Amino acid sequence: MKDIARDLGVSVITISKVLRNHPDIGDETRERVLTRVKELDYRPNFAARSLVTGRSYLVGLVVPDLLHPFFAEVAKSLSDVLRKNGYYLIVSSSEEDPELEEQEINQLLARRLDTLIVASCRSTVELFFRMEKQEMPYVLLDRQLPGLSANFVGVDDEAVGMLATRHLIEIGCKRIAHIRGPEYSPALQRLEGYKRALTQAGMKIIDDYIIAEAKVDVDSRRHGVEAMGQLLNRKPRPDGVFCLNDPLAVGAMTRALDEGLRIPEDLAIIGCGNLHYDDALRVPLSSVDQQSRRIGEEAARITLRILNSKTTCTPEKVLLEPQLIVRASTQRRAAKHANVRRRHS
Amino acid sequence: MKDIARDLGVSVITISKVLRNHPDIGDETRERVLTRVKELDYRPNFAARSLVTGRSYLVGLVVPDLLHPFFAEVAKSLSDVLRKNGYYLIVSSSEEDPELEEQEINQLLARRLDTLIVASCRSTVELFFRMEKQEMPYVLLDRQLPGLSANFVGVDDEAVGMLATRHLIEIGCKRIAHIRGPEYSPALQRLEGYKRALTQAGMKIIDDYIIAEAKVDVDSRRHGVEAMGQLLNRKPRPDGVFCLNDPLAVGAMTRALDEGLRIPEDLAIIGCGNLHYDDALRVPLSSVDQQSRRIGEEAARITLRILNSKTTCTPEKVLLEPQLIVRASTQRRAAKHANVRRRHS
DNA sequence: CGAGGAAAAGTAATCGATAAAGTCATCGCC
DNA sequence: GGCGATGACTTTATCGATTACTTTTCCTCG
Repeated sequence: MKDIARDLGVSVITISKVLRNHPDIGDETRERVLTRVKELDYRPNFAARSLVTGRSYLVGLVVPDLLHPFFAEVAKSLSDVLRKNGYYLIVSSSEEDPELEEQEINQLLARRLDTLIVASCRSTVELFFRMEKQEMPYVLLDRQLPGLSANFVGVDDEAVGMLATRHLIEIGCKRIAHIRGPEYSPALQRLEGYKRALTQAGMKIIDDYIIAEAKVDVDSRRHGVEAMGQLLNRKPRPDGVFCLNDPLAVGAMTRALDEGLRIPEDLAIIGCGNLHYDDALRVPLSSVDQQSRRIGEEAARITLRILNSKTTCTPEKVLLEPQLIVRASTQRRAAKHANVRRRHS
Repeated sequence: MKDIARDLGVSVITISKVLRNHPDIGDETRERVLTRVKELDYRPNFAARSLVTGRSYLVGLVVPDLLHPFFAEVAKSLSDVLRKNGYYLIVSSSEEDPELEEQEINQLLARRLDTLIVASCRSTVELFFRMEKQEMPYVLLDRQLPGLSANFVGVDDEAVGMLATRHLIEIGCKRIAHIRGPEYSPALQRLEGYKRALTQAGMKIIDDYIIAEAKVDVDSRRHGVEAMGQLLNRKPRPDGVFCLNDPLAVGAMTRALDEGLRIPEDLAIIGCGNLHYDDALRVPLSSVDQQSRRIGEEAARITLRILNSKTTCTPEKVLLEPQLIVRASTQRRAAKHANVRRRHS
């Protein structure tokens, strides 16, 4: 920058202004500067700029597992939108381990990112209070935390549970099981939806039909296999299963098929996530779509809103509507529910 | 930092030294500093540090598509290793568009990343020459560029082609087709391997059986469907297909099944990538494993080597050995080839 | 007893930009 | 013709650390 200034006989600040499109500069000078910048293939130093402006143009993303298609999809749409606005994404996975998640967040905080976007697997809010004290803006993804009024983007999880369970009821399932996850909001609310749908239909909630898995985002297929193993021992055997997410459902399906059951005739299975390979599976998997892409886009929108407003804005909660996607794994007879759609992913 | 120094009656430089474990500082002072740092939950400003040291502790990753399980897996293992060494990953996807890729790389260059890791979809080397001129170290992933002696990590693609094609020959296929990709190294070399295997077995190479797809990493399933559509019109119809990658293979499989063909009886299909869902598909998919995780790990290793050595090091090329994974989509009779393994992903 | 040397802390300069305020023409307008 | 407004740049100070030297202290040893 100094060099350019010297070459052109102007001050560095002039260059700086040209590069930031500051109106102060005359057209002729501007041209000359830009030409020289091109010639030298010069780019301003972000670290220096960041030091003085206090902004890094970096957004952090912490998710349990980048390999999980749901998070990969969120990451992708998030990154697309942010990039168009000059922001980049730093990613980090917590492996669904609260300890590791805390470490990662601490590391990222040290880098003075402009915002942090987190799909947290923690159940305590202490960490987030600290972030608020530091005035580090953040957005929660997919999982809410009790007692925290923060920015949040996710799907209406109770509706997910209801949609899936009602669908199973409508196709004639009498003994509906649920493979649930740990103590975080999506798992709890989907469970709630499951129970509510059963109750509304006048069916009993049977604890034996609810299997809890501790980890559902890493190694999910294996957990699904395991959970289904337990369900198959129940007497009488369930004839429909709503799984917290699709990878679990895939595992469950594998196990059931291996045991010689027919899907959906003997056992209907539905998951959640509507992953891109759902329709290419051994039995194409019915699922509740949770709008992964929209989640990423909305999170990006909120992030940009925060970053563009000078003042701290009031937290925003975005709840997206889930959508039932029926495929072979629950196709016993025509489903009657209104909110149904077929889809090739 | 100033505050801490004032509070403790020492100079800022002392604090700085403590935080970097400089040996200059006495134990007692060190303790006092560390205590105060904990109390205030203080973290040094990366931008400032980066400005003076010239290092950002950031590594850039540019891939065609984060949603593609191969790249997601590479990104994950890469990020895991780097993170343990204090580096973070900035990700960006090029959508398999050379223009966009160039823009992205330019953006990332401006940020003075410590290294750039690129799975390039470009066919020209000009961009990389520029990077060399700027002394920006970089590592190529998966795709090599002609005339560029750069760091590279990938699988032996000719071996991939040979392995897959030989396998099809061994299970008795007589008319073996190939769905190939655009003009970049993995596609070309796999094609080469395919041809070589055919020739070695005394079989003719039939151009009609080679279908080229322009894009193979975004929207691959759709392209697979399309390509298989063309193959099914060939007379006589092929009885075995080697697809450049697994998503293409999934698309191809879908199309073939939709046309009422039996897999593998009427048509055997093999892909490449050994994606995590391969064994849960309508017909579990045979594939050539390209060691995604190892690719990420090796790339990370090279990156760290570059970053830890003061001098510029000589470029390193890592070629990993592919491995044949046989599943139902090619299971006509026992395969006889040595390098075979069954695997649950 | 004083030179020499290690240990512990401090000084000054610098990294590459930006923000805010200051300078100096030029110009229009009553 | 003088005054304020506007346009086009420049000056000065600062962001928060680090590096390369100094300085001070104190201890050892010939």
